[in-house]
Amino acid sequence: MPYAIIVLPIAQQSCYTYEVPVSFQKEIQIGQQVVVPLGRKFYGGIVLKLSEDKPSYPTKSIISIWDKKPIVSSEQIAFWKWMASYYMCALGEVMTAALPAGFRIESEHKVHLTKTDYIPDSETERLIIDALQHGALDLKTLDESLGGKLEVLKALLEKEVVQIHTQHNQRFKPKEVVFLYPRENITTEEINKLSELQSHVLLRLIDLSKTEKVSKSKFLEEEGVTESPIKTLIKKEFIISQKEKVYRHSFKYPKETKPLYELSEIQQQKYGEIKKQFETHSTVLLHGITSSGKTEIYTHLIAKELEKGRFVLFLLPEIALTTQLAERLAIFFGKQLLVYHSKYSTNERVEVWRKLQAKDKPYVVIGARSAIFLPFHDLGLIVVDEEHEPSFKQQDPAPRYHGRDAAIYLAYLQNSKVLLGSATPSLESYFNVQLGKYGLVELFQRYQDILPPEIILIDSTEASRKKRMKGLFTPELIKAMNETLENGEQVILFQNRRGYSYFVKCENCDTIPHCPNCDVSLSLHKYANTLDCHYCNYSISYAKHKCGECQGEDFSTIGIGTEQIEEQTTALFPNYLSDRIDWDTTTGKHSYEKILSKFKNGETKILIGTQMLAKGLDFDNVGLVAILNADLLLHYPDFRAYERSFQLLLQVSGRAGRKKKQGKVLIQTYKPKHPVLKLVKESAYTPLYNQQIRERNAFHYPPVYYMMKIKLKHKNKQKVEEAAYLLGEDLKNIFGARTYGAHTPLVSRVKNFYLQEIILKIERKSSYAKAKQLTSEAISRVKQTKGFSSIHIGADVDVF
DNA sequence: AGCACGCCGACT
DNA sequence: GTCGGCGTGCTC
Ligand SMILES: [Zn+2]
Ligand SMILES: [Zn+2]
Repeated sequence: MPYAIIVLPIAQQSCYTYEVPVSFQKEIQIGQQVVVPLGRKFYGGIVLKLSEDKPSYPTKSIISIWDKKPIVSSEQIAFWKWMASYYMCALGEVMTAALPAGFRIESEHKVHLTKTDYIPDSETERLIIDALQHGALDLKTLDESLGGKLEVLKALLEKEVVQIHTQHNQRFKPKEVVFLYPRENITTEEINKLSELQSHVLLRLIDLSKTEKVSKSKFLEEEGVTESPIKTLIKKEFIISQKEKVYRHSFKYPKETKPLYELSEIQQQKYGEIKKQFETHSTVLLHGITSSGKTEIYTHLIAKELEKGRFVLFLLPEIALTTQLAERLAIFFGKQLLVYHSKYSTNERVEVWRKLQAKDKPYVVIGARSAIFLPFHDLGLIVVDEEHEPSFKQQDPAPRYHGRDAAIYLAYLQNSKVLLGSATPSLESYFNVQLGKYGLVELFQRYQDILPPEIILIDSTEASRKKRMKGLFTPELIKAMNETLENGEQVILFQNRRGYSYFVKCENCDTIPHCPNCDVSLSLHKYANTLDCHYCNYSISYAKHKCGECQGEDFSTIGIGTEQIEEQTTALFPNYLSDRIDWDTTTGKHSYEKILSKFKNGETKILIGTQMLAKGLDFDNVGLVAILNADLLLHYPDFRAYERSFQLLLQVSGRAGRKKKQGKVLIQTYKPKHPVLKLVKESAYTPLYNQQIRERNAFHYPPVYYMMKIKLKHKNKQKVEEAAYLLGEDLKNIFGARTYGAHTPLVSRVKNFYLQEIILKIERKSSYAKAKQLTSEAISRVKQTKGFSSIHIGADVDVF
């Protein structure tokens, strides 16, 4: 076929058609990565379709086929297309999100000196030629050092004094390891003729080679020998040294695998129910309380699929959780288990991708949401654990997809089953159960006689009025903590706010320092002694800060974050070691694991943290979990605040479940009669669901209604407001009262961009796809309006 | 997304 | 008069 339609990794709605040179026509295939020119740049694009038809416009030619083997399958292309249309973004944006960065092709332009006898015309020419004497230079670097005087370079090009060579490179670099092999049929006589050291080294190598491939570097290190005897042995042809490409794996696999643990009677029964539900539903929700042993059930289901030769994908909401689970499952699945997420090195991600394409054996992949883009070809099961977690939804760069929902579509394409797991299901999933779309299996019995924690609500009002609070600690909490700690048990303190305080205030004039780039107050971080913006990376020294209004140097802190809780804890419990786990303490590569293992082995007695503590962590000596201020969650300005509070509080409480002894959960609040807190105390999911669904229905919120948000942003406040108004009116003409806004969001400016938003709430009985299409058309009308072309307009479908 | 082109204000 | 800002439009 002489023409190819190609998607490029750019945020552009349309794809491009290129001519396929005759020499490539035999080998070109859908899914291959090819190098193509666009404007004056080069990109690596994916072949979507081949065609006989000559387009009406002139075409450029494909420059090269990067890999003969396609890097994506036609099923993946179908998945990408669905995502672009469902989440209202460009196919190129999906491509960027889907492909590991290591596949990306980057072009560099090198300037070479071709004439050595040229006499420069000007000072600039002389400078360029001097610079090129020592070898070719990158065009960009040369351009930067010239300060935009490209004219001179162009003149030199025309005079053929210099030439530009364009080279395309891929970021992925295979890892190469030197392996040592003993030559075959070495006789004892030959060995006896060698020096003592050489014969020792050789015998050791022969021995080791019987069971494994021996890498040179590892051999040198483990045997404590130097290179010289090996060099001699290679020269004497006793050892063959060979460089080979290998897969990297930073994940430490266990030496041996074990058979699966047997399921308990109840687990066995639930396993059967899930299987049964799969006969009639492709998606099943497993509503199982904390410590009910959901993971064991997953493990058996995974093993079953692998036995059948089918692949399994296990999705988790947080990268930090993948390692924990992988360690647990690798005991059973060994090297059939792979880990994949965006914090993995680009090289390793490419290798996981290639391993799946090799199709040599079925794998179970544990990953965060980006793992849905892997080249699966025979997926049997997708497990989405902690399915209620909002972090499954991608936030900023498009595609703003929901990992769980995208996984369900992927399963549909692959003819696979999906198992959603949660102790506190999302209203979305439970709603789908009610509609009969998903199957439901309930597991309310605790595993191995673990007792459910006792949940106690504490009214902070009284202690506060009587001035008996010590910071955020009520006397009841302090008493309970003392008892627990004296018992040799551990304590978890939960406060969903990082930093030292919410903000600071000038003691003299009450002015609150704000971020110069965003419309938010700065948060105090006492440990780093800085005032930070949580929306951009603005950070200033707290010690040196003077009030912008009155130059005052003294500030008081307002609101209490995890850092201050840690300070108060140390003051109240000086004899017990405490630690903190939040966004600020987990930026390092293994910091998260380190903090957790210190707590697990009992080194730390008190662990303070944000919602990071809520997700799937198991501790066995936690006697007390305390939520310092539940009101902070309940008053969060979001329609999901009550649902989220319920989930978070129950998840955090779940950390207090232990064998034999009942754990305790204290919830401090100024509103002990709050209906949600009452339901948390009783762990009553269904009443919460019913009550919330009524509310969502009354106010036209998901899951009863579809909802999407159109976000507008621009550097100019007036401009973005005008555009948003125009779009709002346009949408009102189409959707009437289903349109809400345009309005200014709570945080009206981020990174110097002014923001506006419009919400659309659509009835489930109407076509969501049609609504999106009409919205897209309205957006393009606004973009075509004079003066508004530079306004960024993006859609967030199924907002979180 | 990048990149060039072109139109307007403000400085050597 | 030119430099550089940004708004606009185009890329197969
Ligand atoms: Zn002041
Ligand atoms: Zn900021």
